[in-house]
Amino acid sequence: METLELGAREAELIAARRENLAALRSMGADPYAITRFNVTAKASELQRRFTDLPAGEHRAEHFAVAGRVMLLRGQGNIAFADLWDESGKIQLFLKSDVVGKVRLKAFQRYVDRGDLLGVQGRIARTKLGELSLLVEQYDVLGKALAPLPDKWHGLVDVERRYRQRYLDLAVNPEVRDVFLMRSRIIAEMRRFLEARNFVEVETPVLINIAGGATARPFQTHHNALGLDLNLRIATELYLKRLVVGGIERVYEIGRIFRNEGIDTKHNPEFTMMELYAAYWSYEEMAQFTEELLAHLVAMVTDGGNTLAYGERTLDFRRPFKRIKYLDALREYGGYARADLLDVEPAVRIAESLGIPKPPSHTHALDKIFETVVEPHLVDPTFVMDIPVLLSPLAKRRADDPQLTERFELFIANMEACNAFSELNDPDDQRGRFEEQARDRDAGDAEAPPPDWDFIAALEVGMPPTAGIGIGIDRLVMYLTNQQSIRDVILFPLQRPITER
RNA sequence: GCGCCCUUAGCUCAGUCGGUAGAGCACCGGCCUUUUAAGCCGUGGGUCCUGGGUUCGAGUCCCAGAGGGCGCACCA
Repeated sequence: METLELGAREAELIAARRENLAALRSMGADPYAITRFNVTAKASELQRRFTDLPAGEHRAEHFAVAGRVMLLRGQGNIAFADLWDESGKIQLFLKSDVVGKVRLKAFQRYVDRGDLLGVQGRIARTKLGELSLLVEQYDVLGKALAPLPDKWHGLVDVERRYRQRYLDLAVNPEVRDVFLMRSRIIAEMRRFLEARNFVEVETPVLINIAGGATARPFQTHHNALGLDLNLRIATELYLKRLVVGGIERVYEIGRIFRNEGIDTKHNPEFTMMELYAAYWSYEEMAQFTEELLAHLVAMVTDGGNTLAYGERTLDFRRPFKRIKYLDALREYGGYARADLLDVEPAVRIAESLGIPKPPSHTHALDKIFETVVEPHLVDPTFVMDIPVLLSPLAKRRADDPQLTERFELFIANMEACNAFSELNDPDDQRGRFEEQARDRDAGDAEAPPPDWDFIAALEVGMPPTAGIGIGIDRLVMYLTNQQSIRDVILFPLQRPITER
């Protein structure tokens, strides 16, 4: 990208900081020459450890803390600064009789807001009660040449927050907290699965046939092989191949890509956890899902079982609510089974709901459900026994072959999980692939082409298996109370800035 | 892809009916020995997103474009 031209004011702000950098260098304190700093304490650790230190007193112990200078004040013969590290904030207290007159002056003249600082000193509490590091020695460990956003408002401009996430993270601690929590959630999920003997694997991202879901793939090309490839839209078909191979409990937390629109609930690349357990049915999977989610809710709420999400409170007490797919449509829409499972009446209902000419029975039924039922599903709710025509990879119910052993878990009107007893009958699977191939030929760009090798795998024999997909980004949205998926993805897709 | 809204100083934002571009913070200079966004005084700082148009005159009105937000469509 071309360097954007700077306004006169901005150039002046940067020049002032460059002068301070030059001054530090001439003092033999080149910030960029330093390669290490021995940190002995984190800010929050000190805050915790010295809660009882009375105002006006100090302790003999020395600590070394490093972080970014976020506020500077009291520019007399005394100086205060707020130093933020990853854990939190500690005030720096510089007095000329402790740090030295020359060093204090240099601090006041050459240290700018935003600089990275390593400090050493004793711990003290000021007269006004603020825990502080009484600085004896400081080093500028990295110079901030660019001026930081407003100290009070922080960085507000949404576009810049996403494009320059480093700034967002540096000045908005609550944003950093969300992403640190995202990391903890995923780590905890891995521990939870590890404890239950699940094996984590990685399957291909670049694939020939993008199956396992209905979505448009991103297309790419391998030069050496002269091969057109797609980015995966799901991990499902590869993970089930592994179950065939004898990995009985397997999962992948991976990025998947769907070439669709962008809004507060969708990003073109997102993270999905898909998991398969041999010898489980969707019943065991539903129970497992409750345990996992309740566990994560307890983690983020210190043992609680509800989540504040926007204006609402979500109840994660087990067992979660359950409703059968067809019962939900009858309850909320008054529709009978035959109205939904036959094409013509389903299309008529869809049209009566204002859905513009549904291209297929599948689409019509999906839209009816979305319009009629989804708005009611606030607390975590399992929607059970979804029709086979919406479920090309799920096993039919033995007592009702038009339905499958499949559930979707809805939370706050969003689909959070999709799970089923996996279809392991190769002949039935072949038939459904052929059905999708007909849809594809009829112009449905989202219907995947058949993956014949997957059929070959099923012919080797797959045990009865249950699988689930959980959208990690949405899960993190609930657990961190974020209303936009972009606020749980570090670098959400943005258009590039063209030359101005 | 469609509709509505937004884009003004480094940051956060005002800008009336079309009449010479504003504030707070930051920066810079000076003074100050306990600050918490936050002592006091002073100086400087603008591609009003871009390009056209209307007008004696456009930040303001019109057209086109760029980027963003929200909603719809698609999807999870």
